[in-house]
Amino acid sequence: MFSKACEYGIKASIFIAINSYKGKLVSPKEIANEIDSPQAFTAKILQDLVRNNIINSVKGAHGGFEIRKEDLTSIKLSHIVTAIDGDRIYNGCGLGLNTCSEDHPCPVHEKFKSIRENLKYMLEHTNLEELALDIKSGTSFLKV
Amino acid sequence: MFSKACEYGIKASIFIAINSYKGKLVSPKEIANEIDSPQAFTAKILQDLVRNNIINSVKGAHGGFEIRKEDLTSIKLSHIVTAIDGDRIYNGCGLGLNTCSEDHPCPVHEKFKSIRENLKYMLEHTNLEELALDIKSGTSFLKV
DNA sequence: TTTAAATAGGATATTTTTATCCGAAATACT
DNA sequence: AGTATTTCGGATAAAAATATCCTATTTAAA
Repeated sequence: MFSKACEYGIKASIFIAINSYKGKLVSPKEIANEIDSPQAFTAKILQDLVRNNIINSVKGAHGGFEIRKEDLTSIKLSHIVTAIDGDRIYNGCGLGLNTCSEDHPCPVHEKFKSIRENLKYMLEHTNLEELALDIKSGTSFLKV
Repeated sequence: MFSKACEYGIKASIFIAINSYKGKLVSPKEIANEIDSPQAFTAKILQDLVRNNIINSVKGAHGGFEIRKEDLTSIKLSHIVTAIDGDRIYNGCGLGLNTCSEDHPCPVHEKFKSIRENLKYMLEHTNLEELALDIKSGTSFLKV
């Protein structure tokens, strides 16, 4: 569904979100530890998220990553996914046709329609805050 | 969503299905041509499908691939997908956790639940015959 | 029985994705 | 100013997925 990079990006964002509540900056090392991902690779993905204005980086000593508190509810999963994986999850054809549309559908185009719409709706309506709260309350988990 | 191999497998199966109506065997070459895929790679995938008893191969001169007519409605997309991609689409965690379940869910486990169920239902209830008929009638397309 | 045509399958190559490494730039603190 | 710490970013490596190549085996037909 998502690339590894995207999975790491989502989990990292959630962990950063949790810490940003407390105004705490976190490092790639802490993040990788907490989400069980390769550190250097995770750092690359964080840079992507910074470039896409999803997370904020503070450079230099005592620096780290954070998310502005006021952004926690406006950042949706869809932002993270499109930042890292592009729009293939929305616009990519289920069978890999370059041209797949209502006019020229692949064999599963109609079958996938509602599934894709549900997925899209979910990604566009799930925000970082709710995901972070579930982790904080122990309702869901970032690793193991 | 699916691997390239799986996409080719699905499209190949549909093309074979169409020809099996007429009792015609088809070669990897014809298939690759019709579904716009690399021939040798497609041949490998056909072997996979044969080993999984989804399609039938006739070896030797004048051989080729076919699907038993009586199987056309009982072969579901899910059979092809699990034969090639395994069960990751069903059981794989959306965020790549090794252990992701009701008891120990990843942050998006609940969010994905209905989507995954819809996908599963669709894959298990879509048969080769209906997909083949749509191609025959020009309702859907295997390439371009 | 030989030949041609076709699938089977191992070995190898290429491409993409994932992951690592290292030096440069930025910044707080002494 | 100097130093330690941290993100940034380019280069490289490793692994996985995709793709190709070549030979063996099978089989229908001459």
